Amino acid sequence: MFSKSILNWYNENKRDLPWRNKPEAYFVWLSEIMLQQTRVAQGLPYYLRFVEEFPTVHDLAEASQEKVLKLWQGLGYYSRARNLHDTAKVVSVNFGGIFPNNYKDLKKLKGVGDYTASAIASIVYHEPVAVVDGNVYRVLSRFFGVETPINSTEGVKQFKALATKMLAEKSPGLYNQAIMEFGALHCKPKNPQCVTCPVQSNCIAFQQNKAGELPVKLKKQKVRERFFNFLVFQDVKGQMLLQKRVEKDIWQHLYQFPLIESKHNLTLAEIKKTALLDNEKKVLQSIKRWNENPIKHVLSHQKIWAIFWCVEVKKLPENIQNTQQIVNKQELVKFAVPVLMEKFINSKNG
DNA sequence: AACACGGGGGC
DNA sequence: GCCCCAGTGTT
Repeated sequence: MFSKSILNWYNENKRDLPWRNKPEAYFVWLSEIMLQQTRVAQGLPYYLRFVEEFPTVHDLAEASQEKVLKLWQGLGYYSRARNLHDTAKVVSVNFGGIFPNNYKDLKKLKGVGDYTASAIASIVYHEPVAVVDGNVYRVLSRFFGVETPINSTEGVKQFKALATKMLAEKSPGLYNQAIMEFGALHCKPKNPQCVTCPVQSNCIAFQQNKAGELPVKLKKQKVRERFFNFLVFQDVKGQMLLQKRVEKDIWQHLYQFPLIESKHNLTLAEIKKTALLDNEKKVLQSIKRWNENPIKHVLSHQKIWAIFWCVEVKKLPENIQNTQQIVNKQELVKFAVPVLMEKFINSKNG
């Protein structure tokens, strides 16, 4: 039978991961949030740093948002970090540090959707609820030869029902982890290991040699192109201007150098004409384009072309906006910045 | 129902 | 260059 085979496979092949040792709600929750749309290999070092820094949900709740975002820097999908922090405060203050102990109440937490609520409820509290993540979609669509697109409304319903039917009710937490681990390590998107598969004899995709065509997924979204011109101000004392991204957009609440977004990347003449204020022109010493060709930075829905302009001035403006800060060059590392910015900063220092 | 939201890695 | 990753929230 399927569930039993998957559980046996898991026993022999599972990775040794820190949150699996002794399932506790705080650690399982933390790991599940971090692993949303994120590979274990990428999330693991972040998990270890968070646990080290915030051993309990109270420690996380009491930290500043700045610190949480700084530790999250580079992991992407930053709303996860903000929701994580909000939820930590709710659990710490309103619930006395105790997480809800069932699917229905877990799902009410910010950043906890169907998948994460199912994962915590089953792994920590042994509630028989099935997880459906990218791995489960792949394993089940292949095993049963289901061609319904996994990102259609019908597909979401169908696969949740199928996953629920296959759930090993006596050990839902172990089974959920087992089918995900099996999908991640064995029934992989590319080059699945069908030859050594424990359930190959009942797998439709294997029988019909179509594992490569499953799961079916609806189209791909279009990517928007954007053109960023960063102004890297620096005065004679090595002080720089930094501003927080507050608008509802990518990288919300992260820091950046003052940015001019335009329909195309600006030329030096255009920068001088439109980007610099009169009082900035008066104290301007030099302005140099740092990268000859725009840097391409690709996000899931956007392609960004970035140019960094190094602007040396005698002094920084004194009346700055409340989203801006004047910082020393050495202090830059304290701020959470997009990876695009981090790469620029590192190359300047190294 | 469709879209926005990051960054890294495999092939 | 394209696809995928222990998905969620908003419109």
